[in-house]
Amino acid sequence: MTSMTTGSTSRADANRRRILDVALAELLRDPDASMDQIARAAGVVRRTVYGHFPSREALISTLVDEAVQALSAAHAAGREGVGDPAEAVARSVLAVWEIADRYRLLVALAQRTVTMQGIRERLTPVRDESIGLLQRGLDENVFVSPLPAPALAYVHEQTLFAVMEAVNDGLLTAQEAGRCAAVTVLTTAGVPASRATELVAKLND
Amino acid sequence: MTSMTTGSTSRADANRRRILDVALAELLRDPDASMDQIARAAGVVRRTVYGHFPSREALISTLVDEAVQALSAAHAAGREGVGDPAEAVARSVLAVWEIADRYRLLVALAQRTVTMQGIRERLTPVRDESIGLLQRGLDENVFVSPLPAPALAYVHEQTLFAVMEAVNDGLLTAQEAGRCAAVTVLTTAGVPASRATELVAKLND
DNA sequence: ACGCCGTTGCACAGTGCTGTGCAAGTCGAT
DNA sequence: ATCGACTTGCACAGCACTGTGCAACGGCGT
Repeated sequence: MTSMTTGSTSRADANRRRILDVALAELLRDPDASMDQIARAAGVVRRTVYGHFPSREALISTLVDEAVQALSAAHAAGREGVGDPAEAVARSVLAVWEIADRYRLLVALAQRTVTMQGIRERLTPVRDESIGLLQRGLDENVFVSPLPAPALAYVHEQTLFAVMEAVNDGLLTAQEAGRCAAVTVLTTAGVPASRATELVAKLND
Repeated sequence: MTSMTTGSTSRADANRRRILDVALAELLRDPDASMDQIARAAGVVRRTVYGHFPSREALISTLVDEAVQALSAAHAAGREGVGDPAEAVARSVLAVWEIADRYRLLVALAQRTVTMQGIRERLTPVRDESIGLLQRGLDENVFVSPLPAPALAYVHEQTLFAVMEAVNDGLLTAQEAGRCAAVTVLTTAGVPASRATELVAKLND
């Protein structure tokens, strides 16, 4: 019975976990990373990875599932019972920022391989909620933009990606990046810069 | 002597041109497109492509050179002798929009393969001018952003990409897309939505 | 000490791509 | 009609990667 508690999981199961973590980092660097690259990065032989995941696609699929779930949770947590669309957007951005790497993986993988476009499908629920939020803001004139809500969602998505890249290049510290991203997203949606700054500052104390 | 005028060029040289054009479109769809895919799309056998370009990398390099040159020209043409940073940015965006496909190829290729990161180097001159322009706008308080100028440049870049995607998905007509992109970029830089709309409308009559 | 389970190392078939060589074809120009 | 160039079709070697099979090895619990 002891075999099922800590013993059996610590040896192999933790190994599986590490493979997943390393695979995330490696695929982030190069979405076409081979199984061998991933295995070596995890301090393991290629054959071992196939011991945990039947195929490359299965590994990635597991990773995608985890990422979608995390993103969905973060995105939803941001806007629970919040009336003001601007505040809801700001909260969502700050929440999503916490799991930036997972989010980034999805973006990196989704804009590739035709087989992997199932990612877009799995993301549509959360994307739809995002669009709805933006639409509400546009209707209430809290947001102003020549773009329709779905297009504005694309811009927001890419904006986050751009700010992440800026952090990567040392133009920004990870600390301030979240706030900056939130302010920039709001500004892009037509919220006056002063009000955006003020709102985000209030949320982040 | 007639052999050097229209005769010799029209047969093979125009073929080379077509290969380049098709390769642009094909690599846009899939940055990892094989030589065979490109060749077939150009109505030609793979071997023929190797008759014009010694290697895959040489083909892409040629394509990148053309794209960089076109982008650089468009970007420079936008802001010749313009004092107001906002107007200069608006003009640049509208100008770059005309060669959106080439620009897009660069972005698609640059965020891949380590070998191809030479693209970023080749783009630094134009990027630097862009950053300088944004910096000037921030200094004169025409632009407002929590982001430093280089990071803001990233956001602008990605914003264009997002709007292109929106056009791709039929959310926007190609007609209005240029104006929308310009307005959105200005808005992201902290220019009030009303002023941005007005300014772009003035430029686009 | 024994057995189990995960791990390792190796070997293998299959696939898809690159780059090259060569013989035969095609089309325009002279 | 013939020359020259571009093109085609095919064949080939090389490489990198995916999955799979199998024998041997390792530790950890019993």
